[in-house]
Amino acid sequence: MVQVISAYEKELNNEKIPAGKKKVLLAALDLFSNKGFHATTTSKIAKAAGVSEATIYKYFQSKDDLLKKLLSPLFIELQQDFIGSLSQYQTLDALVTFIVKDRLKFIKANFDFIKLLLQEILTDPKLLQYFKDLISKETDFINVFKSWKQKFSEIDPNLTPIAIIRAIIGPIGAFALQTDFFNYQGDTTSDYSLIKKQIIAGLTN
Amino acid sequence: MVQVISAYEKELNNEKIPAGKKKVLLAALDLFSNKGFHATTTSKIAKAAGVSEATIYKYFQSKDDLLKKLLSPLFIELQQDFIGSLSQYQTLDALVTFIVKDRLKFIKANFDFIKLLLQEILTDPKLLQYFKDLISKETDFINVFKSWKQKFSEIDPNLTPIAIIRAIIGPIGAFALQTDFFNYQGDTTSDYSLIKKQIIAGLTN
DNA sequence: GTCTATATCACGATAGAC
DNA sequence: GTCTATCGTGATATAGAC
Repeated sequence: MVQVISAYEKELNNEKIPAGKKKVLLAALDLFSNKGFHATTTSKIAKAAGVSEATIYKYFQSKDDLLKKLLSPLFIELQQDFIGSLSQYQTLDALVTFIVKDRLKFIKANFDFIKLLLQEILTDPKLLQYFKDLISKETDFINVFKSWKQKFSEIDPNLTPIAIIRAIIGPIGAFALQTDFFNYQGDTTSDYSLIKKQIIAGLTN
Repeated sequence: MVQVISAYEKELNNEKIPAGKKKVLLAALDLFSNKGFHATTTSKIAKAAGVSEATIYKYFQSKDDLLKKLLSPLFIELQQDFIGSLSQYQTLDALVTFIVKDRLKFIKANFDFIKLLLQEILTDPKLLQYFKDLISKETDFINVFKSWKQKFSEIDPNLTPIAIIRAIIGPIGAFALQTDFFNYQGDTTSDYSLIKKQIIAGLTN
């Protein structure tokens, strides 16, 4: 089954878009993310979607265009909600608890998108650059980190934004890899507290 | 430039293998890892290697065979040396210091191979299974972790092998991603001590 | 809004000369 | 040990009917 919990809900629930277009988007996401973009032929997409190849080209200018249209909602999703919701937490422990839970949920919900994005970013310099800009030019991040340092005295004031991002992404990413990709089923409670502990160790002095 | 520091030294320095075969292996590694396996045509490999397509098929049964022959040394390399060398460290700090330095060096030296492996593992269930077996059935790991728990009283005896691997891979992987993929140039000394601190926090009670 | 039928071309792979 | 020349297939993409 394809995961489309967050990044496509609105578009796919919009009744105005044709049934064929929806089916193509879902089939393409499944095949691109699990078999790879270049390994997936338009013929396979058509079969999986139960439509003809002509239908694909009715709604998408090319196979590349279909890929772009699939990825764009994820980029929007990556920025939204998350950063804004960080300001409400008054202790470092509560903040980290939220981040771990929220980002693991996000990764699980969008796992097919993330696999696809990962594959493409590894081989497409343009997409890599776009992604870099999204992270580094995003002054929101810098400001959020500054506010953290003021709010939570435990945080090492010498940490760079890069180091902060790394301290958070490392433990979360490794756990997500084990659970979502290698199908590891662990004891959520103790695993989460280990992840939290590791993140806080990377942030504090 | 292609990275071939460890995983291919012996084979490529062997003077008995034909010049054309060497050139094909190097060109294929570069193109497969940076453009993707399916996006790379045999024609492009031939051009990059400065040989004809027939030369490729003289030495490799198929394009898939070429990929397999490229990846196999990495699997051997992944197992060798590393585990055995872990027993000589008498403090947890010294052990973790070695692991961080050694694995980051390994990743940097084999980065093209790792990018290629990553792409293929994301889309090839057989390769994923092979990789899983390499890790889980590898009883060496379990034994090494057991010996750690006996040797270093700081280590949480309740940690599962999965949690131990995660505690180590997370911080190292995130740093490797930032440096080798996003070209981040940091202060090695303070970065390394942060990584170490985070790993030890994930291992100790 | 979706289909059948088809154009075009590049891909992986091979035969056989040198 | 390497090349030129070529084959068959299946890929993306389109025209036009319903």
